[in-house]
Amino acid sequence: MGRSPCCDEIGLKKGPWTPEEDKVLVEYIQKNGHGSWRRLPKLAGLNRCGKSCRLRWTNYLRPDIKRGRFDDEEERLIIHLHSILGNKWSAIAARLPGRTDNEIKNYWNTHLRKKLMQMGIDPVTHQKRTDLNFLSGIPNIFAVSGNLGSLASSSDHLNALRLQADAATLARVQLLQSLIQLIAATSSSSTTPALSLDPMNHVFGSNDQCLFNGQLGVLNNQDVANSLNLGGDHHDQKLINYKYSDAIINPCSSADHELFMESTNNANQVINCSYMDTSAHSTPSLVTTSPENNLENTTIDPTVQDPVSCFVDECISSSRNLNPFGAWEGLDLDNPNTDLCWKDILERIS
DNA sequence: AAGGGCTTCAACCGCGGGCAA
DNA sequence: ATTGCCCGCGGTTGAAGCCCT
Repeated sequence: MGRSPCCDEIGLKKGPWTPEEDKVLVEYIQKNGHGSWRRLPKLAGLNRCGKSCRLRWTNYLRPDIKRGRFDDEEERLIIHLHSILGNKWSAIAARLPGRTDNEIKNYWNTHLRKKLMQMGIDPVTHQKRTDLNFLSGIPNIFAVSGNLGSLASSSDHLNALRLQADAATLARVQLLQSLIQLIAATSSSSTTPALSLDPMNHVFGSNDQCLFNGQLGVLNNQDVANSLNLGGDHHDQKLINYKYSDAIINPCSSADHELFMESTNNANQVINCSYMDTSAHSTPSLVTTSPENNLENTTIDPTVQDPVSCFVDECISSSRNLNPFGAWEGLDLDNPNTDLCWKDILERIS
């Protein structure tokens, strides 16, 4: 339906607020409350429209507003929430005490969006960028991770180190995901389910992975986190609750299906789920030694599983329980003398 | 020092939902 | 069912400050 703008009255002031105007507005609201915003300017003696007053109050003058730079935890929370809620700035702001939607929106557009893009993550989908330029961008990702420390002031040193570690981990996860996708594309049958390692959630929370490997019959919206045996700390639990509280989750009722939460549909606040028929895939795998699979176009020997393939297999099977990165444990990819190292993975990808 | 480009963020704009008459 | 008012939201703008050459 809409309506004509409230600010179309001739003579009303626009633009930046003066300290005097701020004082008048604050004193009036503290004394009387804001009541009807439309009537407030006249009652308070301000030559502004009600909308301008409301905006000034909610975004700047409100006493509970937390000013100053976003800390590391707030930053990660915003990214998490944005991955679920999309550009629902008010919903995101509701979960960050003292922060306004406007402030979060600005911070997203000026800082976080760029940061994610630098890390090779699409800020809209929160997925790894899937264009073919990704592989050529890997050196940049490592460069970003290496430069973060030098950008930080001494007081930010710990945060910088953490970010640096996060970025390095992200680069590794992305590298591995590329490998899995490559192998899946060349060796899997059309019925093989897709798998998302979701690098964002690996980076930004130690126990968040379980979100993407949800269990059967526990998808009761906000109770889902309590229903899963997460074993996470309070912070992670909180994030998980955030993650589900505004999402509509399609229930999965069949005991023969296992749920993989792959991504979010930000526009509709619906978490997209894919279901794998576990009754038909008791030991599902993207890489298989089964002779009927078409491996002709790959360099993989169909009769022997090399370390890379074994590792991918292990990743996939462990990703289906509550420790999706279990395959990483005990792995020393940086050591060229081990069965499997980064060199092997890079060679496979190239 | 100057000025052009870039970044930041407060403020504005217009739309749509909720609600009452 | 329709209309109009109010509010809140998300997208956009533009002034101010910063940075680089």
